Amino acid sequence: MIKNKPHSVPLYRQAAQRVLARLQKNEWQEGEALPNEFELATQHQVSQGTMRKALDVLVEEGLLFRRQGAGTFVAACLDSVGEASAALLVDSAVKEKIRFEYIGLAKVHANEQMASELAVRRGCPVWQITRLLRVGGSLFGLDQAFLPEARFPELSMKLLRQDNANLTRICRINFGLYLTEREVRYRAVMPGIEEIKILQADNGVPFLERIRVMHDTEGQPVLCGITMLKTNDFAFCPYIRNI
Amino acid sequence: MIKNKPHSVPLYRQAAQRVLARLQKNEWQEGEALPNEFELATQHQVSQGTMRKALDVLVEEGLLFRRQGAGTFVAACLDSVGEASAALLVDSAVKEKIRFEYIGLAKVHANEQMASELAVRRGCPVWQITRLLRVGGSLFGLDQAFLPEARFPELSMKLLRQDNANLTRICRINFGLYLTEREVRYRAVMPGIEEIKILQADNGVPFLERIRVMHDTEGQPVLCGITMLKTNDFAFCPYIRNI
DNA sequence: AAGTGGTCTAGACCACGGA
DNA sequence: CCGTGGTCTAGACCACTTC
Repeated sequence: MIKNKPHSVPLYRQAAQRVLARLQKNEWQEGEALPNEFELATQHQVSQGTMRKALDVLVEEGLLFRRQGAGTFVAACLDSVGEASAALLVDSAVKEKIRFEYIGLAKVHANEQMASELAVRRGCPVWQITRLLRVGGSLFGLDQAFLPEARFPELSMKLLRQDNANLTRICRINFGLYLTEREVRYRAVMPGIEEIKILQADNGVPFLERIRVMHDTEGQPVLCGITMLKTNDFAFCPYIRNI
Repeated sequence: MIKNKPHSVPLYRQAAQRVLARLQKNEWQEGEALPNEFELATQHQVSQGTMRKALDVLVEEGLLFRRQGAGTFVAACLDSVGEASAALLVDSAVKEKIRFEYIGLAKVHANEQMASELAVRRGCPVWQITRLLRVGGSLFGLDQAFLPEARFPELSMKLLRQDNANLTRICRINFGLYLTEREVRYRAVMPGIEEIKILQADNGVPFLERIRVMHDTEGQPVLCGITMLKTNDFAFCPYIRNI
């Protein structure tokens, strides 16, 4: 492409933005292949190398994945809770995926903390989505996600029940939002009476609290999740880095 | 470079390996600039683009950093504990770096867990390095790192006292080892009597336990750290992703 | 065999940092 | 101003997947 504008934003980032825009319009479904690199390059008037670098950005962000010789595909949406795994403590080698189960939706008012996390005013309406976490067959924790109601006016129990409230997918498919994790915080806390009851915990057993904040591609906070985990039998493994 | 070998390993990875070898020989000091990309490319008989990709790998691993217009530099060694920050709970925006203070070295025998984490036999001699963690002025936690004695025969209190036991730096400078974090696990636990005493904790207050395993560039486990954190006033933030 | 991602080159130009 | 990293191109070839 012949340059005709000041390169304040590199071409490959502009190209990445344009491909992202097409993704947000659901031009391709989950798992579907994009046009090949040369085709995309031609469509967006850049060289293959530049388009490749643009796709690198989207692959890095987890939106796309590649298979050599086969193509570039739209990645499946993993719910941020579901990406992690749990390790049985008796033998650290045994890892299991964490699964979740949608159990409730409520409209509440933002308390001080949520107002600060989500950059809204205190008292603003926010959705509160409650899910149970399981590992193997046993109850592992409780996750509560908060989203500003203003950005998700059409959220409903029906929408959440489809796909078992995979929030990442719902944000992508229904609202054109691609979420990335910006910050995580961990604490050890003693559970409240409510949590003890829901999670069938013994008295005096501490819980792992995990707070995560997710942003959209513009850097605006969109989701804040508070997860309470019963780490008697399993530890929480946010990632395992392969060699 | 004219190709003359089967490309089982891409050229840019070969180049990265060779630059890594030079780093391991301490050819350049921490903070020092490497030769520029063209110079390095010439030295290793590849094009600038390929050398750039090789350096990308090392930058990605945190071994090097770049400053546009200035050069490519050897990164400072951050101890894996020190990389994280802590957030004051009253206002999640306030972040502070965690600092550590070396307090002890002992030679112990690997228990079942350490044997499994470090891939050594049970009872093998391992170093146990103890450090206190502080945030602001207050005591925040206790870190115990375990390393197989066989790989670090010359470890000594004197060595650890220099540089306040920055294990990443010691491994790099004194043993030519570049460590990367492979796995992390979190749990909430009640502290033992020892830990309560050392960390001046109140009774009945839970602790955040963080276990990390570090590998060398060959993928062998080298270090296992167990960190106990008092998360009454501060939460533990492993990272904050910038936009 | 055809089509895809993955690597590599040589050469060009841009944007930033420091003297 | 020069030297550095950062971007971009056009064209080539390799390695893998799919048919």
